[in-house]
Amino acid sequence: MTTLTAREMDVMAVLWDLGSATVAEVSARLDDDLAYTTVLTVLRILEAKGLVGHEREGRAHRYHPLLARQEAGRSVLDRLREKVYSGSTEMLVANLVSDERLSPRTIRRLRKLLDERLKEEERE
Amino acid sequence: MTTLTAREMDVMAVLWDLGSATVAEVSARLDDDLAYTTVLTVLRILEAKGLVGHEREGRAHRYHPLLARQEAGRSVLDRLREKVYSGSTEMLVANLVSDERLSPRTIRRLRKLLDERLKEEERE
DNA sequence: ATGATTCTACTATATCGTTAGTAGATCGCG
DNA sequence: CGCGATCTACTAACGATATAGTAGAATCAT
Repeated sequence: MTTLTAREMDVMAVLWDLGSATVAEVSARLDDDLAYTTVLTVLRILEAKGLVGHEREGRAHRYHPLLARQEAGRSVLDRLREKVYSGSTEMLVANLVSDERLSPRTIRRLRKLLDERLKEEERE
Repeated sequence: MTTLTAREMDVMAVLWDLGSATVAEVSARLDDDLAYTTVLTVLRILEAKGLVGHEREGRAHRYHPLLARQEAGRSVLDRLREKVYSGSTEMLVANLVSDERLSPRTIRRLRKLLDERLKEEERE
């Protein structure tokens, strides 16, 4: 299982957004102001877990994600559905869309997403 | 913030499903076979965090959730959207419905959910 | 070339999470 | 009543997480 800790997820988020990044770049993007070496340590832990890789870039290392957003998200969603929503995707989505901040436009787009998924289903 | 650890979530899941439970009842429902005292400890930690309460029931304590499913779920979803899906609800839902296991029936129900949400929106 | 800077590697440490044992209270039953 | 079972309270301890310091290599700038 791929379980990211809070801080690991912060760091992965930067790598996902940038595609790849050096320690300094990750550091600059993080909300919290951590010591340079702290960020480095987190990256090395992620590497030990096989979730990021790196290649040399001049004096520094450039890290890149080996774990995709989708995989990480899926594992959190699976667990969330199972434990928090008793296995019900509907309950999960209901909770998600009950968010007042969702604009009608977003809701319409989500609906379209489902429509497309249904069409795919029929085609098979 | 309400961040549940993995084990805390397991225990909360039981309380949410049963409404309330004693240590023995939680213990019996957990997937892993933990020592009685281990379960008790987790419940006491949850209580210290204000996430469960308890009342005396004979010799034992009956625990009940003070944190609702929805709140717990929301905080995980918020973080997930933010960190893993760059703030995009659409990307999150797309990933969720790309799950092959979703039946057309479920997808239709999800769509209905969104429709209802849209109607509500218009009524205001 | 040499001093300042930047970077990795290694080490350190406090706190948290996870698991469980022991002591002692309480209760039910014969 | 007294024994065994059950339960809570307290304590323990290990591993993981989170944070960061120090040493030393590499590099840049003058």
